[in-house]
Parts: sequence; structure tokens; C-alpha cells
Amino acid sequence: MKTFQHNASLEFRWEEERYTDGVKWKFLEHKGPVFAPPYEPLPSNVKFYYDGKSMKLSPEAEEVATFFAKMLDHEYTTKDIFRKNFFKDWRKEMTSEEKSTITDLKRCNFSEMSEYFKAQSEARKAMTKEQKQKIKEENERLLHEYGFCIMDNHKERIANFRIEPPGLFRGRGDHPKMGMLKRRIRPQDIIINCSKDSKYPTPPPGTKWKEVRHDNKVTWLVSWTENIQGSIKYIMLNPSSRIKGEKDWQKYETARRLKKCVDRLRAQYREDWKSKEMRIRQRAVALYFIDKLALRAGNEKEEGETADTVGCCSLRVEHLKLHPESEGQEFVVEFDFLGKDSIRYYNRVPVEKRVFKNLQLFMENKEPDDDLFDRLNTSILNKHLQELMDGLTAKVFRTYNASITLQQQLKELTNADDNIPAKILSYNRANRAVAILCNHQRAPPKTFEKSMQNLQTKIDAKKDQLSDAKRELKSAKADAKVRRDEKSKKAVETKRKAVQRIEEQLMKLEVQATDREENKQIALGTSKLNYLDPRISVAWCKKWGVPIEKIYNKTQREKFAWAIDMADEDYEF
DNA sequence: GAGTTGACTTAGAAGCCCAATT
DNA sequence: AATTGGGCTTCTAAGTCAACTC
Repeated sequence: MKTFQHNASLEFRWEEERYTDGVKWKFLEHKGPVFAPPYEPLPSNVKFYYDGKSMKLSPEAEEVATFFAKMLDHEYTTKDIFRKNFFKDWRKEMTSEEKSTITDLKRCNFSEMSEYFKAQSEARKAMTKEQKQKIKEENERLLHEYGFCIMDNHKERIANFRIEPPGLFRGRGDHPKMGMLKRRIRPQDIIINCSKDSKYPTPPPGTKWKEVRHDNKVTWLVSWTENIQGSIKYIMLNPSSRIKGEKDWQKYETARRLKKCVDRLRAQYREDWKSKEMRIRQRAVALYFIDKLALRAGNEKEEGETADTVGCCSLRVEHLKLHPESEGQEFVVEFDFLGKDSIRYYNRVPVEKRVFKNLQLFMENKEPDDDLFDRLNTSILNKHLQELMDGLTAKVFRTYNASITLQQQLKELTNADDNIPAKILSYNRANRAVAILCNHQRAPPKTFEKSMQNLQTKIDAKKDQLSDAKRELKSAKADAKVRRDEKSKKAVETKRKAVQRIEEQLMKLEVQATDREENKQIALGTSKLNYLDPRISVAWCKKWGVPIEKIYNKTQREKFAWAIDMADEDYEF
């Protein structure tokens, strides 16, 4: 194993002592969070109207009204649930007088507020260079003061040192709580975590922290409880930090250990399809889906608290259709459900007959909204996996399958004699295969059609330019044949170079167009950042002489510094 | 076991910024 | 000089999973 030497420092970080029994650090010092700026009341000429009559709102009610006004152009504000939740929470902030007047959201007119904020944002854009520079400097000052901490012997970047500002909750998909008021976080809501022997962060004048604790078994610096779901939010370190990097490395090492025993595991679950125990058969079929289709584990969720989404263990009968025969294939399973972030998973897959028969059995005498795997949950599944391999859980399969797919696709798609842009296209295609496997989708960018058109225009122009250049080369050649002097020979060479350069440029544009088209609805970022062992990419870059900067931008190189240090061109996942 | 809580990873969208282009 | 478009950063929601309680 290579040592883990961080580029940014001269220390051999990896050589530092490792903590046992869950200790994450010995020393932790930071400045605490940056709070959201206080509410600034609207100027008196910006009015709110109820039933067409202007009405001065109390500061509390006004602030919440501005949250709605700022979202007026968003589709959210047309949704019944959003409006209902917003109005209910807004009324809680009103004075009793306001409450008795404002009884119907439809009669509220926020348009002056909305216009005011639009004008403000225009004004911000129109600021002079100096004004913009000043803001930038202030941000940098804040970053340097609050954006770093000392953990053990290193100065580390903090990921999110700003407290989330108040606003209206925007859930994804059909979220029952969309539109609710996300309240302002105050110092007395904040728990600070730091070491006893550090200089504690000081709360803003006249305020107190909720608590200062010294828990070195956790990695967070600051936490508070959020009011929508009642869950805890944290301030933690940046992905470039030692603590995140080591964990990331560990994750891929676990996936590599799975690689070593995956054949055995697969043989085992195939055997279990035949078990006489229902729970074992369900477990085995679920595991097969997780392995083959890279599904998420699928924890149970509290009904009515969140959007109705599922993963493998929480699939319901209504999410699958069984086709004994479909389009010339036997035993086809059609999946159609909403997964994490309410992203639709739709897939038709032929499966083994035994799986198909089992599914028929699991679905027998059930209603559409019954659980497919009624004898299984993620806890049972993960306990089983833990017994098969130390550290194995459902999500390790996603990491493993994503990484192994990248490695194998790179092998398959890379052509030794391609130029660099073509090699990068191959890389992106390998990345894309993984994104498709993991169902990482995005909404097609709003400007997609137009930007494709623009690119096509560029390509056409480049083609014209190329034929011109070719024509010029031809005539230069003819000229040289007649004249037979040095000068005209040189001219031919110049023209030849020009043609070559333009051909390259054209090729680059065409590759770009292909790449963009294929990427229309696919998000590559998530797999690149969370599922693909970066050492595979580093090795590929080294092997083919592709600069790492072409694959990873600066932030990504910082996050994957450990891998860039560690992997050589022979690295195998 | 079932339910709850806490800590951490994974996720797509929004917002911002800067460089290429007109 | 102004605009545009796209890449990068920021944001924070939504998952996973283990530990704990009963």
C-alpha cells in the first residue's frame, strides 16, 4: 500500500496515528457558524395588497410574505399543498388583526414585492466593478475567518459554515410539507462541538449557544434541529479534508473486498431462490435486484411525512409488472416507481425464470399497495450481508457495480490511437454507462435545444472553413508544382497545417455535440463524485496520457487528492 | 423485533461567475 | 462593451445504516 501524502502539505498524513474505538479527532477548534443576515423590512413604497387595498404588515408577517413573493415565478406557488402549507404557517406569524383580515391567499397580491426583488437583483447585476469587488472581498474575509477549522494538526476547509437562511420549505416531488415555513435559526438553537482545550467560538453579542459539547466520536462542528422534519442538521468538513478523504478511501476498499467475494455471494443468493423459507427467497430476490439493477436499499418511511418514494426493500406490488413474454423475450419484469428525490425509475428487464416465479408468488393475493417483500426490510437484509462479509451493506453493491462498470467500460471503449478529445468522449461514455446504471437523471437544461442549435451552427461554419482551406491547399499545391521554388513549397506546408488544424477543431466540435446530446437527461456528477473509485480514473489518465485536469476540475482534484497521490497506471479496482 | 434517533453519504437544482463571443 | 452560455459552486433535501430504547 502506498503512503497517503497530501499534496498541499508536507506531512505524510497517512502515516499519522490512526484512531481506534470511534475516536475521530483529538483537537478541534473553529469559529462557529455564520448566521443568516437579519431581516430587512421593505421600504414603505413597496406595498402588499389584500383585496386590492394596500396593507402594512407587521415585520414578522412581512418577512414570511417576502419568502412567498420571491418564489412567485416558481411553479411551486401554484400547487395547492404548497399554498395551503404556506398560508397556514404564514398566519401563525400574523398579528391577531392581520389574521382576522387575511383569510384567503387568493386575495393576496404580492406583485409589488416581487417586482421590488427583481429590481434589486437587477441592481445587483448592474453594480460597478468596484462594488462587486468589495462584496467579493467581504465574502473572502468571511471564508477565511469562518470557513476553516483546526482538526488535529491540520487546517481544514469547512463545507457549509453558513446557517441555512429562513424560507419556505421546498421538498422534491409530491412532498406533503412543501411550502411550510422553515424558521430562522438563532444562537440558542445551536450546539457547538469542539475540543475542551480549544478556543471556543463566541456567540453573537447578547446571545448564548444552546450547548457546547466535546464529543470526539463525531465529525461535526455545529448542529441544530430543523423544524420541518425535526431532523438534525450539521456543519461538517469539506470533502478535501482528511476525515472525509479517509472515509471515502475506506468506502472503495470495502467495495474492492466485495469484488473478491461477489461470485460466492451471487452463487449463494441464486441458491436461496429455491429456499423453502419465504423470507430467504424474498431476501435473495431483493439482493439480486440490488446487485443487478443497482437499486438502493429502500428503508421504510413514515407515511404522510415525506414524498412517496421507494427503494428495493420497500417496493410495492404496484411498482412491478410481470410479462411472461414481451417483445420476444421471456420473463420480463417492468419496474416503474419513484426513487430518491422522486426520480422515476423505469426499466424492463428479462430475469431468470426462478426469479420470475418467485415474484409471481410474492405478488399472489396482494393488493397493489401491499409490500412486495413483506418478510424483508433493510435491517434484515443488512444483517444478512454483514454475516457474508465484514462491512457489507446494500449500498456497497452500488459502489462496487458502479466502479467495476467504469473500469470495464473504459477498457472496452478507449482506442489507443484516438486523440485526446476522442479519448475523453470515451471516458464520458463510460461514465454515462454508470450514470444510467445508477439512474442518475436530470431535467434537460432549459437552454438545451438552443445550445445544441448554436453548436450545430458552429459545426457548419467550421465545415465551410474546412472546404475553403482544402481548396486553398489544392491551389497552393498546383502553384508549387509549376513554380518549384522554396517559397511556394513553404506555402503548401502552411496550408496543409491549416487544414489539419481545422480538421481537429471540427472533430472537437463534433465530439462535443455527440457528448452533449447523449447527456441530455443524464447527470454524470453524482456517480463521478460518489460512486466511482477515483483511482480508476487516475490510472486511466496516466495510462493514456490524458491530463487529469480534463477529467477532474480543481474541486474534484482536491477531493480526490488521496487517489491522485496513490494510484499509478496499473491500478486495478 | 419494532420504533426512534443520530450521523453521515448521496442527490439534483439553483445560483453565481467568468470566459468566449458578438 | 454587452451578452450569453456553460461550468463550477453552493445549497439543502433525501437517502443509508447503526446504535439505542423499550
